[in-house]
Amino acid sequence: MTESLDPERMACWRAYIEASQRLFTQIEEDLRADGLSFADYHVLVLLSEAPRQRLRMGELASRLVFSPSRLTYQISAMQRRGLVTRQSCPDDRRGSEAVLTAAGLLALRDAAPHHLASVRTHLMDDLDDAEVACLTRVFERLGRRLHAARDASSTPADN
Amino acid sequence: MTESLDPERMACWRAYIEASQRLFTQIEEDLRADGLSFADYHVLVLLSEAPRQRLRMGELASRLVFSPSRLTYQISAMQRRGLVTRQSCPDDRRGSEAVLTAAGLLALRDAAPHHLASVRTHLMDDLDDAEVACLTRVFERLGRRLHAARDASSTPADN
DNA sequence: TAGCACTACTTAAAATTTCAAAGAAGGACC
DNA sequence: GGTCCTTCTTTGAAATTTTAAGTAGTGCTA
Repeated sequence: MTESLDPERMACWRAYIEASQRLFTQIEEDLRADGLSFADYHVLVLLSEAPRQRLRMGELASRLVFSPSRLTYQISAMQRRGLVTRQSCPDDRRGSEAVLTAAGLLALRDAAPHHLASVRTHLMDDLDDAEVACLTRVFERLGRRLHAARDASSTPADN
Repeated sequence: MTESLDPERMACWRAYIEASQRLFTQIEEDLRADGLSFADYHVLVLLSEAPRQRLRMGELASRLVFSPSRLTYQISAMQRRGLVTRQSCPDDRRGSEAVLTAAGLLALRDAAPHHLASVRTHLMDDLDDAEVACLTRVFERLGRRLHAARDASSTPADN
């Protein structure tokens, strides 16, 4: 396999993939104790922070990095459990918005301390400030770039 | 939401989650051009590096961070496509091993350059050496710790 | 060497995710 | 106002993943 990645970067990539996989698995498992998946939790957080505690489906999908149909399913499931409600959008009748319910907010408030503790113990407590700064810089830059690239590719052409 | 995570670490966590999600999505999408999922590719890599190009199901599952039944499905699917073969283990008849086929090796050789280029362009080309070193250190440590924690929790008790 | 607890893996059914079409509005143009 | 193209979201079927049992085989203990 001709190495198109130098050994340092290859090791970096592998460590990142494996550790991230383990971390996500662990965080999900901890969250399950509060009856939520990570996706559930993430939806609740985003809605709780949004003005009027509601977001358009498209906006939510984009922030969660979910496909539209995955989000439809996700929100339907949360709706069945009473965590969110769906309302059709007043100004654009094609659209609909997910709205946080009181029960949803409650569920978030219940789970948040455990979840944040889980993030601390599994990841953050082991990082010093310099490492936190490095990760933040790297991943914010990466996220911005990938987000921009996706927008560009959905736009007609750049010839 | 009482912040059990200071703002810097919260921002770090969010950036990490979102960028990682976008990155995995992108890498998967690129790999699909060669007819492989990331899981397929990862299996092929691990088998190609193993002695006699074969690994026990359990070992493979542990390295991929897959549940046993997910791996059973994954290997069955790859077997249907001729990328791997399954052989029952000579020394422990409960076990079976996944074995790389010639076609599997070919598929890996075909896909590898594209995949590695994809990792470079989406991630590595944007990182300087210090950042690579930092990520490697952080994620190797994290991976080791989470792996050890999992082993410990599957072991009876520690009283 | 029978009994029992445990390990490795598979299977079956349910839940989730993807993929490929829808449907239902908006908006531009004539 | 009637086409045509695009966007926002949902649907339905297929593929994948999880969850809960099941099947064998191992190996300790008595």
